[in-house]
Amino acid sequence: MENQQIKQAGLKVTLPRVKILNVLETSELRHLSAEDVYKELLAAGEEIGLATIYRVLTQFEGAGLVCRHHFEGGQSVFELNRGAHHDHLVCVKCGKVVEFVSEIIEERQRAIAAEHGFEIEDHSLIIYGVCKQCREAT
Amino acid sequence: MENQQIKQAGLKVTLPRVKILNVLETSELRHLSAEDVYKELLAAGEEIGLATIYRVLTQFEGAGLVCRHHFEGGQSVFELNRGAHHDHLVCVKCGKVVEFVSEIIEERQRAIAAEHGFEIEDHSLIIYGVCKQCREAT
DNA sequence: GAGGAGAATGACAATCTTTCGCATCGGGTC
DNA sequence: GACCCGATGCGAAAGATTGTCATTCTCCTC
Repeated sequence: MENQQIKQAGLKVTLPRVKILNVLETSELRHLSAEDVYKELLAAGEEIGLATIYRVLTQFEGAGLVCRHHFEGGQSVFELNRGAHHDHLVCVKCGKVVEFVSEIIEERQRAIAAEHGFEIEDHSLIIYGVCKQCREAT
Repeated sequence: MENQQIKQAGLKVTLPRVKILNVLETSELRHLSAEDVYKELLAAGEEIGLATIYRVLTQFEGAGLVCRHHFEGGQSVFELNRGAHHDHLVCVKCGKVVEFVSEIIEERQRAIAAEHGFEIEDHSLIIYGVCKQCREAT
């Protein structure tokens, strides 16, 4: 139930928050921009303001419910935080996103940060390329 | 000489292009936003339009003279392409940027892309953290 | 279950970054 | 030195995001 997650995150349970979390949980796309969430809700006949989406997503991010990524293209995209950190492969033709994890890379990152005296807060690894389908479609 | 580089990149040698390239080469910061370049030129008493900076930087990027990065904070930053690819460590407190290269990570990325059928076009690895000075300043 | 304090929302305006349109200007060529 | 076409500068425009503020909703209290 969405209500529990929102409450546990220390946020008041309100209708917009529940709706937004619901979209994130049920949408086919795992990576949605604020605009995407807005459109899905409008399409579902819900009344909501775009500003609210931005505010709620930012709160969700602060509460650790979602992760924000800066893919190319100017918009931020949000994804439900399912616990497991991962990085992204993005197809520059069709926008498809593939998630992956590499413990080797994670480990090297920690070592590099340590070498330079940094305490890691976060990191972002995005590989841009062309997926198989798009290459074959040429 | 800047003129040579611009010419070799297949671009007409114009005053604004030379000035912008000069800023990129001589600024203490290696990573500048369009706005940063604009301010440096204004401070130097040069007349230039912000739109031109954006246009020229985009052309430079296309010509391979500069690289564009999307650090957090909404703005793109540009850096002179000195030939060697590298990734970035960014301090979230003071904005300091450290460059690094890890052949192990590069190799893993290629392997991961191949596993998923992607042909890499580009990639972006940014580690956000707090640098030593900022931690000690607390 | 009703009432009330304070936070959350929605509509709209404002901001910020980046791009566009168009008249003018400049660079390279003859 | 004149000419052509691309390059520039300006202001306006676009797109994403945030701020303002009156109204509405949640949750707590009784």
